[in-house]
Amino acid sequence: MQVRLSKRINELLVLAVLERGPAHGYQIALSVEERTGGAFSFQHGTLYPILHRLEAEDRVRGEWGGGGRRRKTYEITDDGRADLEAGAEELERQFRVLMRLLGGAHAA
Amino acid sequence: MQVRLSKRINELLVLAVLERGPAHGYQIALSVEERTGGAFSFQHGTLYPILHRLEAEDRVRGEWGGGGRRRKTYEITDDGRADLEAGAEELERQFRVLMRLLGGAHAA
DNA sequence: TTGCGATATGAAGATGATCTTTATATACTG
DNA sequence: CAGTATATAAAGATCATCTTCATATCGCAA
Repeated sequence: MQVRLSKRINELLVLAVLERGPAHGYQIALSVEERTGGAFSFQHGTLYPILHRLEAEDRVRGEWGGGGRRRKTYEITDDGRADLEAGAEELERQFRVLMRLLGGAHAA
Repeated sequence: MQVRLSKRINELLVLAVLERGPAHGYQIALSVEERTGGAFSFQHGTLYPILHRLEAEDRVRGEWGGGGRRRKTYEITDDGRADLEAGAEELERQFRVLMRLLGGAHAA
C-alpha cells in the first residue's frame, strides 16, 4: 500500500481543521475528535510530531503565541491547501476502488 | 485512530478475495493488485503474516495442497465472512465521516 | 493560597505493522 | 540443464503510533 494510509489520513485531518481557521495543537485534537464523532482522534504523542513534520515541509506555519501560556498557533499555507485538496481527491479515489472490491461481497 | 486502519484494510482485502473462492497466498496478492488497478498491493513479507493471523483466528482455513509444489490454499470461514461484512460496513461509515471533514474544504 | 484538573507542548521509550532481505523449493520453458 | 516464475516463510530493519514522563500555565474551588 505504498503510501501509508493512516499517516496520510492523519495529515489530511490536521490540514482540514486548519483550512477552517488557525488553531493550536490541542484545539486541533479536540476538533478532529468532535467533528468525527470520535471516529478519529489523536494521542498527543501522535499529533505533535505530525505538526512538526507539516511545519518542516511548509504545509503549515506555526507561531508561538504570547500570553504566558506556552502555545503555538498553526495556520495552513498555500502548499498545505493544495496538498489537502489533492490528498482528499486521491483518498476518495482510493477508497472507491477499495469499496468496489469489498462491497461486492456483502451489499448492493 | 484506535483500530489500525491499514491493518484492518489489509485483512479485509484478503477476506474479500477469498469470499469469491479459495486461493493461495501468491494468488491473493496478484488478485488484489489486479482488481484494484495497483492502488493496493501486498509485499509478501506483509501478506503471509496476515494469512497466518487470519488462520489462527479462524477467519480463514488453510490447507496444504498436494502436487509437489509447496502451496497452501486458503478459504474463508463463516467467521471470516461475518467479519468481512461487518468490517466493510464499518469502514464505509468511517470513511464517510472522514470525507465529510476533508471534503468540506475543497469540493461541492 | 494552595491544591487540583484542564489546558498545552514536547521528548523518550515501547510497541507493533509493514517492508526488505534471505532462504528454500518446485514447476515450467527453452 | 539452466534460468525464470511460482510459492512460502523467517529474520531483521524501518517507521508510525502509542504510552509515559516532564514541564508549565490557567482557572476554579476549598
